[in-house]
Amino acid sequence: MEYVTLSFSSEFFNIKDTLECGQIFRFLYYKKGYLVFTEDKCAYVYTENRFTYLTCFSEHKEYFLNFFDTERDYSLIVKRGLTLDNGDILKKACEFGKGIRILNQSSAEALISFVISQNNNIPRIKGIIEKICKELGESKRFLDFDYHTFPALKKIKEQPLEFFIKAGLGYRAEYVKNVAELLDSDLNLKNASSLSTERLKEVLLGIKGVGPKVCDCVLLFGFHKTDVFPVDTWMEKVYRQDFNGKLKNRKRISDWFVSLFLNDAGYFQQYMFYYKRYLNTVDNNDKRL
DNA sequence: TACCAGGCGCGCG
DNA sequence: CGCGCGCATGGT
Repeated sequence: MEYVTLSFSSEFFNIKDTLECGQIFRFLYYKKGYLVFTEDKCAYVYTENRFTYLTCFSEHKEYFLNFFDTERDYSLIVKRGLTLDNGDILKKACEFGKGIRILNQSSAEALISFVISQNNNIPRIKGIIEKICKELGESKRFLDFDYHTFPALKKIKEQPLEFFIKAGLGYRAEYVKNVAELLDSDLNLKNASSLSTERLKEVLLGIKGVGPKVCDCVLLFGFHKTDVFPVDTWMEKVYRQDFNGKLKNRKRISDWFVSLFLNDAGYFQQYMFYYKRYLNTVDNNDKRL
């Protein structure tokens, strides 16, 4: 198979920002940048000297052009964030995270990944997903690297509950098994992207293990619905500390942000989530000095 | 040891 | 409807 390498301006496509902002769990450092895994595919991406370079199998070129949302003009989104008058944090977050692109991930993979993410931390989420891929996925080679694909839904759903427990899923084990069963039967999400945000919400919230936050993440990362605003513990901090908010209920906090940012809500949420966590790691490093 | 992590289901009022 | 609680697991 042949490889192709594409290049983009890195101003609004920085691979570190795009991968480490929390929207995807399957990637690792490799040489000058990262290997990115999605479904059964892989790409090598690095950012250097104002450009981002993307290498993939030539037959996957269109797939990754869409995956990295390359056709969208992110300068307009960032500009809107910079001109909105909502205090400091949004502007700083836009400036800090303007290299982020919201990926067009597989909705099934996003759903399973974010069910795993609930009440969990990112390094552990990555570890669990990696383990599931290693044990159930197909072994493939990309450049000089051997990796495992995201498993077929059929393969996931036929595992006994014990498998998911051993993977470290704890009480989420039955949720994941149930979701795989749903996805591989009546609930076909592949033809669901045409549905409205509202309609998709009803479908997703009907699944056991999917609440408002997981639902919003799947809508944003798996369906590119941007009129949503996932609120987790970090965004709750942003709401209280940076917007001086008084609401307690996360669903209402989310609604409040959506009514404020409308169709940019999803993008701005990612910018602020990434920025807030960055500030936190800086603080923790200071404490250790 | 208690608390936290990209929360959610359930039972109660 | 809203609220409080328990929940598996591993790291600080």
